[in-house]
Amino acid sequence: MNHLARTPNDIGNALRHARKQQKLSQQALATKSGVWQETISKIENGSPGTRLETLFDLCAALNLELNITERTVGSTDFLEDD
Amino acid sequence: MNHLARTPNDIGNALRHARKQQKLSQQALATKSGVWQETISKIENGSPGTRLETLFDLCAALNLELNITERTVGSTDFLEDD
DNA sequence: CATAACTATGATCTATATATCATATTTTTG
DNA sequence: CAAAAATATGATATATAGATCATAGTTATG
Repeated sequence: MNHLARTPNDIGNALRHARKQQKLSQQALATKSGVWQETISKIENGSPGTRLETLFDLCAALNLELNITERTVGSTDFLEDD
Repeated sequence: MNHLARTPNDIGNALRHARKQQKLSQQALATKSGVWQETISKIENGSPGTRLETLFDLCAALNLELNITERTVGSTDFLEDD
């Protein structure tokens, strides 16, 4: 699983995808992460002002991490380049 | 270049590293990205409240993107540099 | 080592994220 | 379909990010 993100919306999609894969409701994730369900809803819908701290709380609860790389060409899913 | 990030501090380090590699001053990056030099300073030093929007403005200016993946084991850097 | 370039700090102001509660809306499922 | 579960919305209050200006430290360099 690798989601490319260049916008808050991409982040929201990636988080929602991971959460569903782990069969957690927003409320269950809220409990795990300490972030409120209402806040998770907004973030999954692409809230641009989401704080890094909050994002990392969610990443930790979902066992995710970020990787910062040079931009690749192409689509939302991972693409290897030379 | 690939920086793993699990904390706002990791993000700050990755951004600073990329900026220096591109031989940009904070002021030059500020001009390119529309984010203020003072703000860039704070972010590079790990400001936890950094907004996603601001992060992505900087990523765009530095030609970076994020990849969201399952957590790996190991250290902050993997793969080569330069 | 002087000074120019760069980075950090600090203040004020406005905008907005998040906590929190309540509830509306949508989706799932028996 | 109806009930239940899940998600979204909306309000209020508090905290803080970022714009902005000024300047203090720090680092680089002729």
